[in-house]
Parts: sequence; structure tokens; C-alpha cells
Amino acid sequence: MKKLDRGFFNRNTLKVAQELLGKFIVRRYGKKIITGKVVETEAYMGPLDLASHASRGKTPRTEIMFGKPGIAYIYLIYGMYYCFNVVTEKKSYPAAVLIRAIETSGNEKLANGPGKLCYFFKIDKLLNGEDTTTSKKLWLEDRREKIKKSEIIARKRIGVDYAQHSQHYLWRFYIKDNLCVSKR
DNA sequence: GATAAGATCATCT
DNA sequence: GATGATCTTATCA
Repeated sequence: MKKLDRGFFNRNTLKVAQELLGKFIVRRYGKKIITGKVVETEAYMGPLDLASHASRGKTPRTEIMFGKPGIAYIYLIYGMYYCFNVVTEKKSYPAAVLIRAIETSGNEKLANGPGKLCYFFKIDKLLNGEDTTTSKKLWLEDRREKIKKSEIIARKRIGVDYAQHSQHYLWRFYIKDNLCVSKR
């Protein structure tokens, strides 16, 4: 197994989002190691993407997305759930990939959504800005699992009727027929 | 089966 | 003071 390095993330966000499928998240929490396979991602890129926090300009919260590729952007949503993103593309270009669902050993439904996977992985805002290419607490690995191109499904993101041209873009990716993918 | 509402708080206006 | 990159439970057809 091989740790994903900065070069992997320093590329087109859509490419990274697709290639992250089948990769593994590794989380060291105290003496415990938690791992899981990425089965669903979503891309948020650039100032033109109205669904992205960064489209409204740089703020103290979103400046992580303007930072180095490979670092973690963790955001508390609705006061209850964290979302785990990995920053992509070159520095000062705001883009990130949201990890939406993870396949875990055991119960499939433990991490089939952005909020739940963060709870499962004990991810909180202490890890915001963590560099996953050097961290010993949180990183990503390539375990040579092959995902066929025909198994990658691209779908439109939900709730973007106001972002007219963006609606055509298929920026949500998941592995076909995987039980862990979030529903609805 | 589908849709609606409630929980709850950091961040922005 | 309003709002959101969510999830669960309740209610209706």
C-alpha cells in the first residue's frame, strides 16, 4: 500500500474525485487504526461553483480551500455534523473533494454519508488543516484496488437549480451497486 | 413509497 | 438574526 502524495491532489479536481474511489482512508486515533474504502465523492471547485463555500470569496473559514493540495478541510454543518474534504489543485485555487461515503468492514451503514463517516472516523475540527500527506493521524492510501471505469457512476449534484450551467456538470461520483453509497 | 420537519451552532450579514 | 456541502424520524398517500 502506498500513501497518496501531494502530486495526486495537485491535479484537476474532477480527476481526483474519480480516482479517489477505491482508495482507503486511514485514521489513527490513539492506539486504534480505523480504515475504510472511499465509495462516493463530490467535487467542489473554483470560484465559479456556486455550491461551493469558496464561491462567495475568501473568508477565514474557506481559506483552507485556497491552501496546499492534500490538506483536510473539515467543516461543521447544521451544528451537528462534520464534513470531510480534501483540498485539491494548486495553492490559491479554491477546490476540494468532499468524501460522502465510506465502505467499512462490518456494518455497511455506519459511514454512508458525510456526517456519519466523520463520526465513525472520529473526525472533528481539530483535524481541520491537517496535512494528509505528512500526518500520522489521518491520510489516504492506494491499496491497488481496481475500479473499472464502467463502475464509476457520475451524477448531477442535488439542489442546484439556481446554478444553471453548473447543473449539467456531473460532479458527484460513486461506485456502481455499492451498498454503502448514500441514498435518497 | 415519498416528502416534511426538527435538531443545533459556527459563520456571515 | 438567518442560514447551511446532513441525518433521522414522523406523517401522508
